[in-house]
Amino acid sequence: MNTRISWRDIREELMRRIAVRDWPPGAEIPGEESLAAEFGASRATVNRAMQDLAARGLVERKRKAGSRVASNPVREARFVIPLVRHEVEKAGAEYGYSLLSREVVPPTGIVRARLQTGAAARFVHLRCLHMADRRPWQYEDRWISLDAVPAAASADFETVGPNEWLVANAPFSNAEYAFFAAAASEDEAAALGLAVGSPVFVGERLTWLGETPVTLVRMAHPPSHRVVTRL
Amino acid sequence: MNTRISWRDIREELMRRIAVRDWPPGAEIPGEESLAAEFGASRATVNRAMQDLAARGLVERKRKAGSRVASNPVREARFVIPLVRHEVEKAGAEYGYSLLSREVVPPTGIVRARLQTGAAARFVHLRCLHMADRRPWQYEDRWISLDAVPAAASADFETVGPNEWLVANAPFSNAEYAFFAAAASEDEAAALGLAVGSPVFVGERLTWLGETPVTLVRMAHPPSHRVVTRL
DNA sequence: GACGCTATTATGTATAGACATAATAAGTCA
DNA sequence: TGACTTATTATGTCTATACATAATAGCGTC
Repeated sequence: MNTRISWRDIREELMRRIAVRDWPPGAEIPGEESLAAEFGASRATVNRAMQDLAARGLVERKRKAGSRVASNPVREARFVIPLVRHEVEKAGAEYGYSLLSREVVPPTGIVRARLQTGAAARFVHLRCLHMADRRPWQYEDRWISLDAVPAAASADFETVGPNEWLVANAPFSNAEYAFFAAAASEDEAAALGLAVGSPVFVGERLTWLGETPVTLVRMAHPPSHRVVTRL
Repeated sequence: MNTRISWRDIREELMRRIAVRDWPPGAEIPGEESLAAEFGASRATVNRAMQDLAARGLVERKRKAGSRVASNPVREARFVIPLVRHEVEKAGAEYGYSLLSREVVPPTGIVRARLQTGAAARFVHLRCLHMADRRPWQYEDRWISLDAVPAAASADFETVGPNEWLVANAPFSNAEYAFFAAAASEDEAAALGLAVGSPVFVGERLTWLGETPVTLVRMAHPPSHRVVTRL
């Protein structure tokens, strides 16, 4: 009823002022106390809004010194990294999956280097193709450590992709994600129906459980693929 | 002194339990009240931690129903989008900048389509090269609307890149950022010292002030460029 | 059993008060 | 002057309380 002002409302208003340069980059922002008075809210509420802005990198806060608009505002973008299947379905297409190969082997030199592991480790190496409306969407080249995920030895990955299988079966504590452009390798080109050397968009993900490497995956998309976000 | 438990501590512990599958995907998480009792904190503190996890997409919360670990960890990654100059300097290289061309023209068809603007509008069209240790780092193709940013007509962009100039001079209210791979155009190939058609990593950014388009930029990097984040 | 109302419950959020902490300013002494 | 100490101040954070809201469960009626 007497709908009190929410910290989200305050955040929106503060963001607006920053966006339209009421408070230009580097400018000092009034203290929480005075903002609280202005908005008719408590300091805690203003604080919640300011913390959110700080987390987004829009403002910089220092005790005693006060808050100011980040000199280089919006330096953080957030991208969602969905499961391939969801991504395809969200695009309104029919999802298709097929396993191209599966073998248990020691890691190659590149894999050892990326995951900081020895040659003695054993990995499941998978090559898969994800499709949208029967057209190639993503070529997945994945390595799963049997030390970290013994159950992967008995999974066949014929119907469920390694991504989804791992989500449900393999814990991890930290991960690294990278995007880059590359020239399609022979495998990638063949799977995606492109010419060798043509541009592909690659997402590479590494995960660990503590110090133990869990999985390394290289996901190649045809160049039409875009990763988009709104700020 | 009597250092009380912080919501960040609680968040870390909850994240750990999720990561190691104490609470596997889809599992129900104890209510705030009981977590508060377990951690010896107030419900507000637990709530702050849970809200953070929800914002990260790690847990799903519903009133009455309670909280559960997200079944599809739609983990969102946060990437920093720094100024080119800072990016280069952070890589330990010497930053270099040069303006390749500058002209005031009506927008091309592609620009009009992307920015939803008419052919009558006037834009500053800039082509720039950013270098790291004298080697090409990024080729920037930028359009700035003179309707939104009249001051751009009198800026020469000879010494300061449009990116930095705009940050200090042009307000905007919303923006769209996209990453994708593309084949190098003739201009891009020439500027970056690559063969035409070789893969480039492209960042495209569009910004508006309200409904008014402000700027459109296409930033092409050589394929060695990686955008990395840790989750 | 189908429907609709009500009670219950977990989360969502605001508030006031308290104390902690970091950074700065002001003051003090050699 | 320079080094040290103290006061001040803005943010950081927790607590306890209150009420709002959404979703569910349970109940009663026909």
